Amino acid sequence: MYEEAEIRAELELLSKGAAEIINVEDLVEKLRRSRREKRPLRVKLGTDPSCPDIHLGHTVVYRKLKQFQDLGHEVYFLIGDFTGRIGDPTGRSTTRRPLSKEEVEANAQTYREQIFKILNPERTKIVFNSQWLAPLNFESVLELASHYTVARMLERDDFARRFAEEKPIGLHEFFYPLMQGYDSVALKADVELGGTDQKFNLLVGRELQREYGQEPQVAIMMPLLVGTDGVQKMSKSLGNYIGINEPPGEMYGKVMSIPDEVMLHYFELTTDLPPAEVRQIEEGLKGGRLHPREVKRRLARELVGLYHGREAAERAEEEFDRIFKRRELPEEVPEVQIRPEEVSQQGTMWAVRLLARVGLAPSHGEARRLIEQGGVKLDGAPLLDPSAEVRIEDGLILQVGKRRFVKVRFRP
RNA sequence: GGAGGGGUGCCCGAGUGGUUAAAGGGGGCAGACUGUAAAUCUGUUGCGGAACGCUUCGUAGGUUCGAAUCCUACCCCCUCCA
Repeated sequence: MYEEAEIRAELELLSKGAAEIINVEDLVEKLRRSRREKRPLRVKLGTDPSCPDIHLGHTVVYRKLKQFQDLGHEVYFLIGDFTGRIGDPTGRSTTRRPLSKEEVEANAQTYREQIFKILNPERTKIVFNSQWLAPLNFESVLELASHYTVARMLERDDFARRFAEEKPIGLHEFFYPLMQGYDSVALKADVELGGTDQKFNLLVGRELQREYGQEPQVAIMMPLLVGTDGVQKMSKSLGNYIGINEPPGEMYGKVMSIPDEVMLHYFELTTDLPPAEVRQIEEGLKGGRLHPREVKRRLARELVGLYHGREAAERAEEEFDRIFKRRELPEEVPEVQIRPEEVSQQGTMWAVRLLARVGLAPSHGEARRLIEQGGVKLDGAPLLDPSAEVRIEDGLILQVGKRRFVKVRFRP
């Protein structure tokens, strides 16, 4: 009975934040058995080998993996090098250039460096699916394909839609779910994690394991995190992501830029805050007891703290306040050296050229525009005349917008 | 194998001989306001020291006073029938 209570607690932890678990009874059974036989569960997560920049969206699933590890289970972090070698399943993303062995290895290294900010290295095995997919011969492939039907493939949402719209579906695309499912067979996975968009693929894994005489894995789907735009899912290609390797200040600022409405999702999916506390914040916001800005500051602090440490988080906050609340200079301003021969005999430089020269504008046209729109300040004073000649002095501060600064270095 | 549709600025997308550096939207940037790099509103968004000029509408030629728009060839993408 005591054991059952513990399992209940484990289940509660593992279900936290999950969008769906298929199915809960299987998970309970596996947890129970793992305990009795003192055998850790094999928890699988598959990932794309081409884009190793980890952002907060990825961490939603990684944090869940970490919870499994904390309960003593083993994580199989699968890098889909074989899948990636062939191409992209759902992609308009044009034909992808196959990655070389070296590139895959380099990306894997990058993954290692990043995921171990979250995962426990001792309970993580990094595996590559080319290991078992590459040696399959045509016969085995046909065998694999025979375990699934076209009708069932067409159940997949995007296949169904494309079929209905008479959009092309490459035959090989049918193999992606099969390959991913076969990964589960090869790994004898007990549990597979993924975003809600992975539901179909995770279920194919269950099916194939059954066909190959294994106990089907439990599929745990985590919600997709929306990006900083507050609308679309976080992804690198949409440019709405917050990378976990980004400098503290950048990370803090990006978090502050998410729309207020999605703050709670971030708390729930990307931090360690217990659900009760998240609820408390939610009610505080509703009742007007908590100011949205303060809540978001806390979120930014939490996240920067998670990846850079408490101290860095506090510094990032101070810096943010300095620049955006008090409109002061940042602690460190990038410096650009100007050579004496670049200035006129009067020791001046055309403002437009100066901006382009120090990298605050990509072209003279852009520089001119920024000045005309009142976006440029020299030592804190607005510069409105695009034809102005600026006296170049060592230590001169140029500012564009609220957050871009350059200090001029000049020794005549 | 046959028939047809299409390639336009960062992205989507309108434009079928001149007032088109190219509508509209998205995104980006800047300003105002503020409660934050939220929200909202406004402006701006090829390059050049710039009331002028240059480059851009898949590529290369051609017609024309004038081409994103017409012609020729080529490249690429897509759909349907088989």
